[in-house]
Amino acid sequence: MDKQLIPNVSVDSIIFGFDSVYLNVLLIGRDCVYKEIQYHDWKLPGDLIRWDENLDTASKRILKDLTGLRNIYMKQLKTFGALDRLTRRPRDMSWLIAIDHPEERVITIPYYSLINLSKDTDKNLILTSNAQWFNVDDVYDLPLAFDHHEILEFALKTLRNELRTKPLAFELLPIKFSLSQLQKIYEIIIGAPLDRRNFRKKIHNLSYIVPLNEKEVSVSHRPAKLYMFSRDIYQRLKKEKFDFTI
Amino acid sequence: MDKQLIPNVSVDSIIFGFDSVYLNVLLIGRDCVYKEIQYHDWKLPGDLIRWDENLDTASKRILKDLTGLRNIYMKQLKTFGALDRLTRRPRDMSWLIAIDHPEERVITIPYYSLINLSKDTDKNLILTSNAQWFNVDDVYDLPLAFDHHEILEFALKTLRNELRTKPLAFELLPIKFSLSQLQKIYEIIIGAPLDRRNFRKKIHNLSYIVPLNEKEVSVSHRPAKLYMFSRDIYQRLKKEKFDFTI
DNA sequence: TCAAAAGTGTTGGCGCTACACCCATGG
DNA sequence: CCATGGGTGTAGCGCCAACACTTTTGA
Repeated sequence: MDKQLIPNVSVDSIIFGFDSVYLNVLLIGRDCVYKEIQYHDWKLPGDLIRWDENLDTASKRILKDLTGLRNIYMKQLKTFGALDRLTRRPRDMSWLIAIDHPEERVITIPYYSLINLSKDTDKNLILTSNAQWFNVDDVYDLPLAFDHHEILEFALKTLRNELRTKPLAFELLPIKFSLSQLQKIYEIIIGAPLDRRNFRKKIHNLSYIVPLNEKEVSVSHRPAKLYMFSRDIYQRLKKEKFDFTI
Repeated sequence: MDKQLIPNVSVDSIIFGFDSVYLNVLLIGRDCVYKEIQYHDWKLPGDLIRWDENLDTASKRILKDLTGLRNIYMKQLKTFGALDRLTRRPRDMSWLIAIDHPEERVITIPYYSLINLSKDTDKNLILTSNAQWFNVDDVYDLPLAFDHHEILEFALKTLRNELRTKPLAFELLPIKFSLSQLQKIYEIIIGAPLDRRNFRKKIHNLSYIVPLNEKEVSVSHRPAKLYMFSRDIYQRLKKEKFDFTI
């Protein structure tokens, strides 16, 4: 095993990708053999961390190695360290031996990140050959390694929660966007339809979503007005609220 | 160093104690010497975890060793693993050497817990000699080891947040309590006064805070009606809401 | 009878929900 | 001129904040 790695601490990445229609998650295909039977299953991308890197640096490294992306929103989740998390399933254990992973206990710190699969800037997204996107609703039926179902479920719950309370949606939008695009993100991630008029009313009351003097072009219907998210205004407002609220 | 401990993973405990007037936190006194100067400072209680214990088991072990208490509300916070968290301050480093701690990198998983210092059942609380309670507002002025100020601040923020959204307050109350007692907890932890009439109205609308046919006795003012928290009703309601809300 | 805390209702504003029709554009 | 999505307003309800006086007890 690589001596530069801390043998007991890993980072796992839950990389959510939004493709304008579905919410997806990136998984790594894995072949393993146990008692002479061959299995194919999936795991979250992850790695042991190095002695000389921070936790979030490790998480960014994994994301970059896997997708070529940098500067992506990323958030630490709770740490998973159950005693038997690597050994519950015998084939996981034999896989670890096969890849020369130390057979010691490993606790893992998951991070989730959020990327837009249809943004122009992400068209040059490069995936390693064994990586694949899955609609999050389909993952329940897949065999996943270790406690990765549990981790993924926690990540999804957290993502849905944070979407309601933090300006996460804008991570998934181009700089200029229409209110319909914004609404669609909320509907897909939360998983429920929203009333258009009420949604727009609410948005219009938010000073940090600023209307532009621009419209969509060459769409075969009435072109939508474009908006942008002002992180400055948002931060200022948040600070004021935080200071003045009980 | 004890071979039963994982050298790179520790648990720290933020133990909040409520004494009916203040919110306090338990810290451990520490003597260290650096360049022949002697320092006294404070740290959060914590320890490396053992190979054969879960993270939350470790956290419970620390709490029990320190206070004799079990079955206390406890919640995992985010993991702190900055590269230089042990070495920022030279005297921390020399202290580690002095206590024969491995000088390797350690990431720590903090847990906070919440106990009531005036409950009868906790009167037999036993503290180790170097442990001491501090009003949380006073800790800013204390010298703390490592990144413990940062961890404590994060814990406090989380506690205040969770108090608003989870039935945490009841961890601090006897089974039967008055609405004034309940209100006081909110006021002290959140750190702001609340309107009595509005507070009571809100509580009366919560079906899981059930009025009893009992009053306070031998108080030299009008005795208050007593209430209890029904965790059953709360859980049922929470499940329904979660299922039915968008 | 006093001190100390318990207990109690109303009003105005604000935000949420539900709901249906016209508008601008490209093909 | 048609198909497609963009854009708009109102009414009812519930929640929240602000606010002051009476009641019950022990000393």
